[in-house]
Amino acid sequence: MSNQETTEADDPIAACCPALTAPLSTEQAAALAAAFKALGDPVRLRLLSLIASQPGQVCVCELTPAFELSQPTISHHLKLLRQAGLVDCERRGTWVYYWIVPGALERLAAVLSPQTLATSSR
Amino acid sequence: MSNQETTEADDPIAACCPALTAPLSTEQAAALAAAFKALGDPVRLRLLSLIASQPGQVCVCELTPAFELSQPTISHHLKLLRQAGLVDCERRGTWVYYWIVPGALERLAAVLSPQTLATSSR
DNA sequence: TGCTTGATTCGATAACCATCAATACAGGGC
DNA sequence: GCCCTGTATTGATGGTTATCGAATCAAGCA
Repeated sequence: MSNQETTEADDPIAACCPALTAPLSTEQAAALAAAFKALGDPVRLRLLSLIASQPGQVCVCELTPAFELSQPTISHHLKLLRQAGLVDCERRGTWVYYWIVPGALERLAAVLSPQTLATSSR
Repeated sequence: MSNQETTEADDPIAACCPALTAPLSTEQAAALAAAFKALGDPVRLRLLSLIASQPGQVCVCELTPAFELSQPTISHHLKLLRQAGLVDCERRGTWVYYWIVPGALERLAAVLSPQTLATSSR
């Protein structure tokens, strides 16, 4: 659980960045589906939103009280977001800080709407 | 099952288009999560990809043979994509044609990466 | 009207998953 | 070393979902 632990081999998105307008292979579809599935839960979306709306990093101790769920549940959801390559975290003493993996959301967005990304890169 | 049946009241995305960088309400998160959950299955992603990669509309009879799944399973997945507001369909005689709902994927992409959309609109 | 083809829906089933309490792990202070 | 706080993991549980075969619906044709 450090900055080095999320490598491209672990990031299911960075390994491939196809567009939906090109036919997906079974492997590409599985990798992308895993990322979207991570977003397919309201709690995880709200966690992601809370993390994304703060500049820099957010401590778990700030995230957990925002939900009427148990601490293990929040931890479990954060783990799924990590495994999906959308967030990363670092422990500093007792506290654990989370942040959005740079470019992860943009890459997913580009899959859904490749023309939009192509336009912005000009 | 016609062009008129997918209205904004039925489309879970069009009703709201927040950005992840703004804190999501419980309702917004539920609506968005439903759309992402529809994408969170490899079969549905590949179906969406096949539909998106064809200009115009695609007949179910072309989609089903591309998978090693039963026809009811493909039909079930297409229904989930319809309910998520990502595709729509129309029956013409025996055949049923599907297409991507215009703007649906772009709106989802904008949730993930609002700066990208803002740039392309300039 | 009866039969055929294509597509959707239904119901059962096994696999998957969100949630919790309990437990384990990580770190800090005395 | 002991105790405390914070966080992650474990295992059980009830709810959800992908898949299939059967049934139903929709349309076309003789």
